[in-house]
Amino acid sequence: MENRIKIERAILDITQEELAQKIGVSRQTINSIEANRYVPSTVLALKLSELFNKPVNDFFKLTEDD
Amino acid sequence: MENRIKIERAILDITQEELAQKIGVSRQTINSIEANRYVPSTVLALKLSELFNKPVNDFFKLTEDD
DNA sequence: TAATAATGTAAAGTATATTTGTCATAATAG
DNA sequence: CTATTATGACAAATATACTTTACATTATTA
Repeated sequence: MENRIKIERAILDITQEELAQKIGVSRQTINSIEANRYVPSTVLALKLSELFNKPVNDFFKLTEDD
Repeated sequence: MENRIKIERAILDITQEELAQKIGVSRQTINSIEANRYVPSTVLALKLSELFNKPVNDFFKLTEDD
């Protein structure tokens, strides 16, 4: 799975730390997701959706290996 | 988080077992998600999105407790 | 340049998703 | 009614998300 969180975060112009606080996770969680080290839960995806004001499918996409 | 998987599955007219096979998880996983026993991963949500031909936000919604 | 903020990452621990196996019950078909 | 299929649910084992702590590196700013 690939994601555009880094880009969406740049649009909001906030740090990983700030994004983490807004959705209630640790900074490392955001960092790890941006680095594709693991796949987030759907609750986390929906919270990002609210914050970014965009549907989940806009910033999370399946890849070959999924 | 609440979901409408049972309804989407009814629209496709397939069993939990069939849905599970189509997206590559066990039947118990589908059953547990429909029963809100746990929250699926975003990869699973995206696979359902493909199958249902609808955005994730259409069948997964945040609730108070999220 | 020096100080500070932001990011990348790793390890250890906890929480939770998912699998496999199993059983009970409800619904459906013969 | 009987056999079969579909669903609900639980327990144990495994995989993985997420937290906390910690440290190194890369910007950024004074």
